[in-house]
Amino acid sequence: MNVDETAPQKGTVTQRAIERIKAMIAEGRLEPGQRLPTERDLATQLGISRSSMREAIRALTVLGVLEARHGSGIYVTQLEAGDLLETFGVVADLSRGPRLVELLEVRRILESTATALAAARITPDQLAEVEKHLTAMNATDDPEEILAHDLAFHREIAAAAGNETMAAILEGLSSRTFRARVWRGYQEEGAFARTRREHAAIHRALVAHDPEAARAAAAAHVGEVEEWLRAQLGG
Amino acid sequence: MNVDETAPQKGTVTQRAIERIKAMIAEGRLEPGQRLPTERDLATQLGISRSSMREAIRALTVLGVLEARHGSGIYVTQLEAGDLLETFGVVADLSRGPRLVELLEVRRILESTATALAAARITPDQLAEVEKHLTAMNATDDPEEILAHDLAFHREIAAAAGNETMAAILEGLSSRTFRARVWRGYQEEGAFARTRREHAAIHRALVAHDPEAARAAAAAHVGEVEEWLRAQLGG
DNA sequence: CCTCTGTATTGGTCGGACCACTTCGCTGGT
DNA sequence: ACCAGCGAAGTGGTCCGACCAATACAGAGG
Repeated sequence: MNVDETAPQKGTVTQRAIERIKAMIAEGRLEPGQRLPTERDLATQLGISRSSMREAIRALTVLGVLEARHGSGIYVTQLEAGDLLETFGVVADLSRGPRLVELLEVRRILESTATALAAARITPDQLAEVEKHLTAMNATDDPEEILAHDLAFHREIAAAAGNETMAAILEGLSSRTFRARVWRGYQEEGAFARTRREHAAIHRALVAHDPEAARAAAAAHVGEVEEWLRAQLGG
Repeated sequence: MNVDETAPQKGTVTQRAIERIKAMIAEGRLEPGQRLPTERDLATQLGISRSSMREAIRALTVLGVLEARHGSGIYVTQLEAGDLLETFGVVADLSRGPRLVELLEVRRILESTATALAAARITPDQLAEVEKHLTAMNATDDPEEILAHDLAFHREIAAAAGNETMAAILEGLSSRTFRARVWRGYQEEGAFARTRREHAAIHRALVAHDPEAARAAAAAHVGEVEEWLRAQLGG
């Protein structure tokens, strides 16, 4: 009748180990920043081999839950938004076709709201930082540099919105390779001027602390790219 | 001088293997659904041990990029929104305190937009499905069953919005354990009646195909929980 | 008290062995 | 000719043991 009490036997042992560790963290038995036992000890505790335990640790590492330091030990991350949402970039990097449009639609929704929130909450210091990237972006012709400042421009705004989780998601949706893939074609059509105009409009709304104007400007900004990409796929 | 041409030597070999495979997919050299070489062959090709290759594969498996079938082989997933965003549930499950409020804020933004889109696009069949879960939810007192139908209610609406990516994100933000943790306390205060009223309002807006009413109803619905949770943490 | 050093600890990598499951061709009967 | 059943080959899953590489820490030396 298999009254085996210690082995639920569902899935692979590695998968079970992953769940066990996740559960330990969820239940608070492992605090953020805390150090775990050694791989060898953990393997013994869960009754599995070190190889399997290593796979489980590696999995939780890429998910941003654990962090392995060579020679030191394994630690629980701070479990902050940035740690856990880093994997969001993978989604953006591996999505293609219609999925890209959907991602831009999500970004438009979140970015417009974040920009609206930023308009209401942004501090002079943060605003100065935004302006720094805005002027730097308009002062060069190097596409690489423009892209970098463009990213920073929106990142500062997202940070000013005061929701780290939203900022982390937007960061993932704007990951380097994702933007590079879409931006490349978009900017080749001489969209630089339009982009500058839209960025200026967003900036004006931030200065005026006008949330609705900021929301509209940000939505239009992302929407432009969205429509362009939609047309690319349609034709 | 280390003019080693074949070894960039950045990070662990496993991490490099992960990037290599991700790149192969991003470049289109590996199509969705396609089968990869065996673990042993892949390890040989990349010049690493099978152990390290297995860790890389395991990592990409938990990210929803690859799928390993015992005895058959390793395959690239369809790379659809659901596959890649499954890990989003982990974020919801491991977040606590202020992070939970932020997650609910993101959900409020996306859910309200998704509900508005659904109001404009929902088909009679989809509407019938939504109503099925609405009535079933009101016909029982079992918290578990209510939660299940509640989840399905919102899932159907998200699906009707026509953006799979958004639906997948919302699915993660409503993962079983996440809802269970928050709902438990919320419903204990006799919020059932209020929840039913809010669900009814959302349903009315869908029937009327009124996007703005739907947006408002959904935002209020999530906002109620959000405010309650905010108060819980504040006190 | 500080610095250097060597040793123990710990994660990273490797190779091989065996197990569990799937697949598919072969066998044998109908 | 067809098909059910069997068995070998292939493949992922698990385990073991060894060694490498980076870190941490205690003790020696200044």
